[in-house]
Amino acid sequence: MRGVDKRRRLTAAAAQVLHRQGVERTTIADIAKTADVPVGNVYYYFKTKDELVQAALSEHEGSLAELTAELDKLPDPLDRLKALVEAWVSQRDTAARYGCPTGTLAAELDKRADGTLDREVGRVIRVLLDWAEDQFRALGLPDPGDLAVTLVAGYQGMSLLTNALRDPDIMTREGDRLIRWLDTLTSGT
Amino acid sequence: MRGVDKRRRLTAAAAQVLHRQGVERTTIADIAKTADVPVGNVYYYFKTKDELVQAALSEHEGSLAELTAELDKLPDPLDRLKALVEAWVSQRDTAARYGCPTGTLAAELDKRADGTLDREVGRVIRVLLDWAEDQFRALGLPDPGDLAVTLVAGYQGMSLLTNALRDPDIMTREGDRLIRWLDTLTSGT
DNA sequence: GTCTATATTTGGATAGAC
DNA sequence: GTCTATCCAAATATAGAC
Repeated sequence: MRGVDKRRRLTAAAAQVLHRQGVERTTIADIAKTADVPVGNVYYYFKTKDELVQAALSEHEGSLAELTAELDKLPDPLDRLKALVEAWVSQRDTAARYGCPTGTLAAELDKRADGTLDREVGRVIRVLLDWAEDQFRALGLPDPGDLAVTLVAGYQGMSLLTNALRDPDIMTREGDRLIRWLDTLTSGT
Repeated sequence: MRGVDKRRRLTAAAAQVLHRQGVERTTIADIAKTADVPVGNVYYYFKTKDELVQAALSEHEGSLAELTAELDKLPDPLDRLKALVEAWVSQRDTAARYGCPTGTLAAELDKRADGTLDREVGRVIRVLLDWAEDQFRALGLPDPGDLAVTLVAGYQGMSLLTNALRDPDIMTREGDRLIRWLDTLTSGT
């Protein structure tokens, strides 16, 4: 089953290279080279470039599922949310260089006239929003959906500024602010 | 002076089309067509595509300068900041379709290995941050720089989610939240 | 399943007539 | 200053040998 192995390598390479270079500036050859697969052979596994983008998106969705599964082991929903923020902040150097993998992909795909892939990326973002909403609801807070949007928007905003200004410290400071915000929400005053 | 006119039309067209389609998916022909200028003639005014991107960026910077100049007419810095948020929210339909002009441009340009244009876009974002910082400082608040980052990150975050989910209502709700946040900052408790 | 060679298209950029 | 025709490079995708 060497084929399965190559498919996985191509998927992993696509996720990494597309994040770093963006969709439009990445060539099939770039991905093939990173995966150490000859260019022509790529088409045996993925018929078009868009299928590689789709595979990369699924890879990011998988990482997100892994992360939330890990967080779900924590008993307290508030701790889960705080740990999520900490996980984001721990990625600050990558964010400073390349931004949030899903966020930058969404921004790029949303520019397309063809609305197939950008509906997909919207769905992945919704998975994160839904998970966060569940935590806020478990805490008994009002408007858990709005709170989830505020949290994720906070993350996307700090990622973009961190990236645009190439300054990981923004991520640290804004992460601290989000943690404090989560505390005030639940301090019941 | 027909030349000046064409240059301006090309600049305006570049700003609009690059915002809608993104840099990489926009061809010189797209911009030329929108500006109603023959393709070959474009190169008389702009030697490369990157010069057109630079021109579009300057156009956005000009719009920002116009907006802040207008806001500066308001006597109270808090009113200025609130009016800024309201100006953002009023653009919610455009944001839902194409995102924030400067933010999406920054995300795209930051993917480049060549760091010329992405330093430029960072500078434009800094202009906005500096203006906001001035307002927070005028209000006598501590850490005005951090507050400016939080405000602009809030804008970029809500723009990205609004765009990715194609939902202008997110912009309305998050805008309201930013206004309430500005109020709590200054309510002096 | 793998890989090389190549067909095809697109788009940035230029030459040169007017 | 204006515009057409075209060059050329890059990149997606395919053909077909192994």
